[in-house]
Amino acid sequence: MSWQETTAPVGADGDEPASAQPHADLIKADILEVATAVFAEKGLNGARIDEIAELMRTSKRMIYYHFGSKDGLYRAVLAHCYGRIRTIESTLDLGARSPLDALAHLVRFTFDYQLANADFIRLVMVENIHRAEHIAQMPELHDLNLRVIESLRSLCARGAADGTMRPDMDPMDLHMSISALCFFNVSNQHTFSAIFDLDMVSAAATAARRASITDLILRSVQPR
Amino acid sequence: MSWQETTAPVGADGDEPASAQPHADLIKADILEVATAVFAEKGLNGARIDEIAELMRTSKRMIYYHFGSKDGLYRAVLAHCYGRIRTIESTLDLGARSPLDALAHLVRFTFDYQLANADFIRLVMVENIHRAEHIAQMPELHDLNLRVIESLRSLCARGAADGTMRPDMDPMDLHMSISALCFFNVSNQHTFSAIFDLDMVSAAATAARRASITDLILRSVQPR
Amino acid sequence: MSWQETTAPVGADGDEPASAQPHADLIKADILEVATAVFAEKGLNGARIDEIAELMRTSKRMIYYHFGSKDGLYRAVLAHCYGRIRTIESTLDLGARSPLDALAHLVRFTFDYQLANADFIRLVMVENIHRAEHIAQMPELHDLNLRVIESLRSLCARGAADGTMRPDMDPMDLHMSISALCFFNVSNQHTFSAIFDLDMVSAAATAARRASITDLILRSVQPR
Amino acid sequence: MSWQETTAPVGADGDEPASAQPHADLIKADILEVATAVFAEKGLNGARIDEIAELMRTSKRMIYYHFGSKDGLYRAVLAHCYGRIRTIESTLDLGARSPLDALAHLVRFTFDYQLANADFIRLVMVENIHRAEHIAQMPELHDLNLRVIESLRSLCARGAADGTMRPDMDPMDLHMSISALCFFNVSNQHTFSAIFDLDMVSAAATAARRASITDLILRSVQPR
DNA sequence: GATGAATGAGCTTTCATTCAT
DNA sequence: TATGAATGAAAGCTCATTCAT
Repeated sequence: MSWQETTAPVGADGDEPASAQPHADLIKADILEVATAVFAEKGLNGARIDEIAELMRTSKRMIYYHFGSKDGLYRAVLAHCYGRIRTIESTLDLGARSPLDALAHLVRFTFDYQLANADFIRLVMVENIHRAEHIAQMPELHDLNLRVIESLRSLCARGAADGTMRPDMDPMDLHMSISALCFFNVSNQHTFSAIFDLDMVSAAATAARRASITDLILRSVQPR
Repeated sequence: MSWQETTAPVGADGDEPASAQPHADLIKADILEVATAVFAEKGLNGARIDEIAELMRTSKRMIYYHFGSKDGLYRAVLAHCYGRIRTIESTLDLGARSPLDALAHLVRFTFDYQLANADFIRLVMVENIHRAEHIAQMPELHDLNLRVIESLRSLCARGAADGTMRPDMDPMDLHMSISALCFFNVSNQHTFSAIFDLDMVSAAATAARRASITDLILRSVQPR
Repeated sequence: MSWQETTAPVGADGDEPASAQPHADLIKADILEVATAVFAEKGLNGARIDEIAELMRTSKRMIYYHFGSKDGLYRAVLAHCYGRIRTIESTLDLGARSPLDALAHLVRFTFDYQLANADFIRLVMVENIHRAEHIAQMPELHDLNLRVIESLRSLCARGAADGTMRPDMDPMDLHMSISALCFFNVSNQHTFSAIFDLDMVSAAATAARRASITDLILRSVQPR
Repeated sequence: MSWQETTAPVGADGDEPASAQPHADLIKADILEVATAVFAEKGLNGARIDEIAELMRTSKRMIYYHFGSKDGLYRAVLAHCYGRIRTIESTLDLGARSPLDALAHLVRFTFDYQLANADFIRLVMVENIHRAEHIAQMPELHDLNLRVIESLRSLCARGAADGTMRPDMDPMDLHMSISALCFFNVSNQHTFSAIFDLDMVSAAATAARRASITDLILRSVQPR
């Protein structure tokens, strides 16, 4: 934990002010990209620092110079991925649509984003296998994810106000349902496909499931 | 794959006829129990053969004698866990209840079972990280899981017939929704708890989520 | 500190009952012997596990199997060396001689033993550079070294009683003086030789110094 | 030995004429001060160039610029420390006192100086672990330390002449005894304290030991 | 002079697996 | 059957040193 006895920077844990060394930042970004793929593919234990280094121009030593340890690199990868989804999520302008429309939009966006970013999904799975012990030490992620809850809260309020939604919706519960349905579609596709001899990733299957989930969520929020 | 250079049994891939050595079977069962816990706790790469051996009276040599390799042991663990859920699931007598009642019963059972068997959930996560490459080589699991689909199909048919359910339900899609909602509750509890500073395992939270999921599913199958 | 997650024995920290595996004990003894020489020669940081392994038939891996870590091996070496001097020291029968005679005998023995066991002296130097942090965790050494103090105490009492020694001698202080004079002769021979262009290890120089130290100590305990 | 591939000074091996760059000298002095502490604390192998650089404003590059290598820095540290004790020792005006008084004064000074300069003592220990191979290559230290022998020789001569000291004293032998007793008090305090559960550095213990050593030496030089 | 980035060689340690008894 | 001992390959990590600016 206290390996910071070297001269090295080993930052990248939080948001640093725009660094003065653009080259180093590029290399760090490259390492992060490759590491994301490898950690997502093999997990934390299965990933090899050697493999990550071999996949780029940088030597293994540089990974330790910039990230301090395998765990440090893994944490940086987590922070980067969580940060990216936040940035993108904030571009959704849910307030501009009617409550039900906005909700459908959010569900479809979540579905599409998670399907397109299987690496992120897999990293979250890996982190759950490790009982979230790394994320628990990254407090910068806390408020980051409260934003979506706030969005849902105001959405529910608007829906309750105009009568298009039930008045007793719990935004966190709703978020959980959306997340569960979209997440599972990616996270468990391999065992599902293997056991049911099914193709969950075909365009047709994907479109059908997307519609089904959207319908499921919309039904759940509407008054009877 | 051709590690069978020992003189020993190394079966356990399928269902052998009741072994003539009850002692050996007990040992295998013990190993399996411990290995399940360790693989679920640490994943395939994180699990250590040494640790598994240490947690029992049996030596490491016995693991190799009975299961051939770490992967062989892991496959046996998977087979054992999937087999157990099949056995239990078949005790549900869904046909004795009205369609909606049966469905609610199935959802609650699934929720409770997965919550109570986090080890199994974690193993499925681990297997998905490994892209289900081990399960894909275990054909005995194929038909095993088709049973629940058949149950759902007849349940949907009964519901459609008596008008309590929409006539266009896809049993596989329904199964996916139920699984997703119940699975996620266990699989992602650590990241969710860490990020939202939330207690997902308290009795209150669990009961609420259980009711919410049941309601969600029931609404989704009923005609408007 | 808690690396004991392997199957391995990793004992040798204390006095185990005579082990049932004579072969393994022989190998451990061999490792200990080689490691003693290397740690004494290069210090804890300068010693290389690779070098120790190469100096014998055993592989590097076996060192970890038997001793757990580099530090564990180092501690075992310390315990072994301290244990050996105890065993030998206890063979001195100081009670059978007159006080002054016994004291001279003890001084000459200490001088000879330390000169003949430069490895031990160097290990003590190494341990002092490390501020005795390893020895501090080896409580079994405590009472072990109190024996020589007890010997000196009774010797001083006898000498005070028969008038051959001053009545105000402090055994611990006396032990310190003897140790200092004998230890320094080995510990600092290299810098002394280099700076004064002197040969401290020739038979003549050694004999003279031995006599000088003995005289110094005897003078210090006698009444004026 | 032939690392002088830089374009830089890399002197510091001897006494250079007063440098024209006072700033550079200050930096060198700073480096030396920090390096002394680190080498004394961790030994040659345990010391890290990174750590030394971190403890100052100066970067690692400066260490190599001024001292060429880790070994070069270590040699400079040794030279600096030995040089300092020479300077101070020469301020003792032993000739102004009676022989026994002067000797007592020298003993007490040596005891106090070594106690107050544990860093120096530790460096000498480190150098002895390395068999004085670095000091052996620093000829400037040779005559430096002959001075104290000369002082002792004339002191002994004076004592022999006025009958207060034995006529057969060997100054080198006497120096060795004084050094041994004072050095050991610092060098072995950690193992001694650990093994005998003793506090060797308390003011009381220190004062007692100081008196005891002085008495020991004075007794040894006086005629019976 | 001064600094951050880079590096290669080598270090300690780990782990699935097999052997001897 | 059962166990302690053994192993090779490879993993994570470190460190003195140098380069580019």
